[in-house]
Amino acid sequence: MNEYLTTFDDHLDGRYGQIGTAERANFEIKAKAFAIGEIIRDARKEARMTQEQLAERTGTKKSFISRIENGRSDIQLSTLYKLLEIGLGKRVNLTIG
Amino acid sequence: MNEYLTTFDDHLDGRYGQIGTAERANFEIKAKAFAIGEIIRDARKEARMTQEQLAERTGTKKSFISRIENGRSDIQLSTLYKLLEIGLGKRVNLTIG
DNA sequence: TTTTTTGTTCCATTATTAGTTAACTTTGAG
DNA sequence: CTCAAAGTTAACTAATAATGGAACAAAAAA
Repeated sequence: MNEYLTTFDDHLDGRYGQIGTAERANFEIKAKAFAIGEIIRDARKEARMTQEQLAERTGTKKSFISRIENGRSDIQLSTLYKLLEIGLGKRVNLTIG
Repeated sequence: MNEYLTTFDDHLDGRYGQIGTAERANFEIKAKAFAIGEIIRDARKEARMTQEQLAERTGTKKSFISRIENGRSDIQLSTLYKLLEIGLGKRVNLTIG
C-alpha cells in the first residue's frame, strides 16, 4: 500500500515572487491537487495497465488519462474514485486528521 | 481522528430500476463523491465554526459551503484541500490500498 | 415572542473539468 | 532501422463546479 502524505512544499519549486499569503495558499492548494496525477500513474503502473486500458475500463479515452497523470487537471472527487477504484481496483482511503 | 471508510452502498437507497452495471457504477461513484459533504460538515462542527466563518477563511461564500455540505456538488480536489486544510486546519490523508 | 444568527435555496455568470478526435512523439520489439 | 504500441498534446464541445448575491427558512438567543 502506497502512502501519499504530502506537504504543500512538496509540490513547489520555490520560485514565486511577491504574492500575498492567500494567493500563495491558493497556488499551493492547486499544486497539491494536481499532484494526484503522479499517484494515479503509480497505481496504474503497479497494476501493469496502459493508459488505454485504464481509459476503457472507466469509459473514457487515453488522452484524458494522460492529461491527468501529467498534472494538468484539478479533477473532481468522482473522477478520483472512478479511476482508482473502478479502473484500477484500488481502495481510496480518505482520513481527516 | 475521524475515519470515513465507505462502501458504495453506504450512499445508496436501493431504489433504482433496470440499469446496466456501468451506469450503476457511475451512479454509485457520484453518490460517493457527493458524500464528502457530510465529512466536511462534521469537521466544521468539530472545529466549532459556522459556514460563514469557513467561507471567509477560504475566500468563498456560505452558500457555497451549504451546497457542498448538503451533497449537491462533486467538488474538485483543490476544493477538498482548501476547505479541510486551509479552512479547518485538518490534515487530509489520502491512501491508496 | 421578537430579534439575530445561521443555514438553505435559487438564479445568473464565469471558469474549468469531462469527454472526444486527431495528429504527433516517444518507446520498445523485432 | 522499421514498425507498432504507448503516451502526449492541441482543439473543441458539453457539462458542471466555482462564484456571488439575494431572498427565504430554521435555529438560537435575547
